[in-house]
Order: sequence, then structure tokens, then C-alpha cells
Amino acid sequence: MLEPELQGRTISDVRVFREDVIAHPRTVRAFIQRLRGRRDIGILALKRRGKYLIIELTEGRQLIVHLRLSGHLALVAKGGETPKYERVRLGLDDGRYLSFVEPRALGRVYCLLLGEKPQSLAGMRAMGREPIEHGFGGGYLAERFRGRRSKVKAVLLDQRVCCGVGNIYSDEALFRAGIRPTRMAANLTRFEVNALARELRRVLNDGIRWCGTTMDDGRYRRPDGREGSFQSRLAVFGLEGHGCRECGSTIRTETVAGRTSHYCPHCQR
DNA sequence: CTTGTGTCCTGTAGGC
DNA sequence: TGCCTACAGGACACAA
Repeated sequence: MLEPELQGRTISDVRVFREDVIAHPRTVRAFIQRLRGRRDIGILALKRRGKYLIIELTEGRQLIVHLRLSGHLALVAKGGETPKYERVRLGLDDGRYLSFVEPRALGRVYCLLLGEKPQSLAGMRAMGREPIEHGFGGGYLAERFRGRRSKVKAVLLDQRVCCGVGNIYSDEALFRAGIRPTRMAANLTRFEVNALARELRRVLNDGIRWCGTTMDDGRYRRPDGREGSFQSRLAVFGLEGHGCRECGSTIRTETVAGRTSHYCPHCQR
């Protein structure tokens, strides 16, 4: 849990090692100024919206982090080893620092002033419902699927439909719901949509319970450096050529919406 | 409006 | 052994 570690701390130092991960404001100088004002900026709380992590700061400011595919946050002890691929560092008043580690440098960091709504975060404001929030269900999903002319996998990856679901969790939810990723979203029965809504919720809750997915080639880490453990509970993702754990059929892949999609040809129809 | 495609980035894996 | 290419992933700009 990162929040109890950060809550009540103030920011004593900001370093940017890679300029292009700062998405807002436009310059690194302005970004640092927002976090190192005349008075020390304090950390109030941590929140999440879809795939964005929101660090609530004093003076109504927000530090927003998107890890994209290979990023993670590391909380480094005083005198601890500097992480490889460190892009941004937030020094804390207790001598520790929060490090934004992102090997592929695709992740982004934003610092917003009170009430600011930059164009570069339009995607965040247009986000759909959270599958794990109260009120998300087959009714909502069916409404969002209506009139869509895309495959269900493509629609699930659209953050405006439901947020926080990426390639791994969409494949896993589709497997659990028994639906092939190539099915047209608008052609799913209400029974199937209900099952999909339920399994999206379950998969995300399981992902949270098992602290995320650290793949062999991936670098995702928890803030204390430990790996997630959901990868050992995956049913189809990354398992092309393996036997399905339910029926033994060989797991297949197919490119849908530009993404490799994994499915069991027997369990999913 | 919707939908599909290319781009960003870099470590890793696989081919020759 | 070493070079080269393809690939992975999420968001977004852009084209159709």
C-alpha cells in the first residue's frame, strides 16, 4: 500500500531525467515549479481513475501518473539503490523518494493546478464506468455495446466504454465469460453481456487481490519492488499453444484491434 | 459521429 | 558470436 507511506509527506525535491514523460505542463521547468512552490507541497491522498493514478496535493494540485505498459512506481529508502530506467524522482521530506520507473518511456506524468482541465487529459475525462464500481452491470454494458460495429475485444479496450481494462484483463474476462474476442459486440446476447460484465468485475478484483500481473518480459513491480502474482492465475493470456485448463484444447491467438488476443476455441464461442 | 491504422519507445527474442 | 528485425503494450493523432 503506497498511500499510507505518502500521506502527510511533503515534496522536497523534484528531478526529471527524461523530459518527454512530462505530458503537462509543457515544459519541465513549469512542471517542477508546480511541485516546488514557495511553500512546500504536501501529499494528501492517492486515488485511481481507470488506469490513471492521481496523487492529491495541497493547494488543489494533482500529480497524475499513467504507467502505460512497462512503468511502475518505486518507493526508495534513504540510501537505497537507484532504480534502473528512472524517469522522474519526487524527493520526500523523510529522505525517501518516489521514483517513476519506465523502461520504454511511454508512460506519462501530469501536474495539474486547481480546476485545470488540459486537453492532453481529454481521454481521462471521457472515461466510461469502472467495472468494479457499484452500478456497473449488464445493463450499462449492453447500452454501450448497442450500435457498435466492432468486435467485442476492440470495444472492451475503448476506455470510454469501461475503464481500467487492457489487453490482459479483457482476454481473461472474455475467457471466463465464454465469449470469443472476435464476436461483434452488438451481436452478443443479453445473457452473454451480463456474464461479461460480471467477469470483468471479477477479473479486475482478482487482479487487485493478487497485486497485478508481472509477466516474464514485463517490468511491472509493486512500489516496494515485489512482483504481482496474478500472472500465475491467467487462463489464456500469454499461453498460446498451451492446453486450456478447463477442456485441454490448445489456446490460440488472433490479432484483434491491433492487439494479440488469446482464447480457447472450445470454451469460447 | 464511428472505426481502423500508424506512431511513440526500447528491451528482448528469434532468425540467419 | 553478432547483427537485424519483429514484437509487446496504451493512448492518441489522423485518415477514411
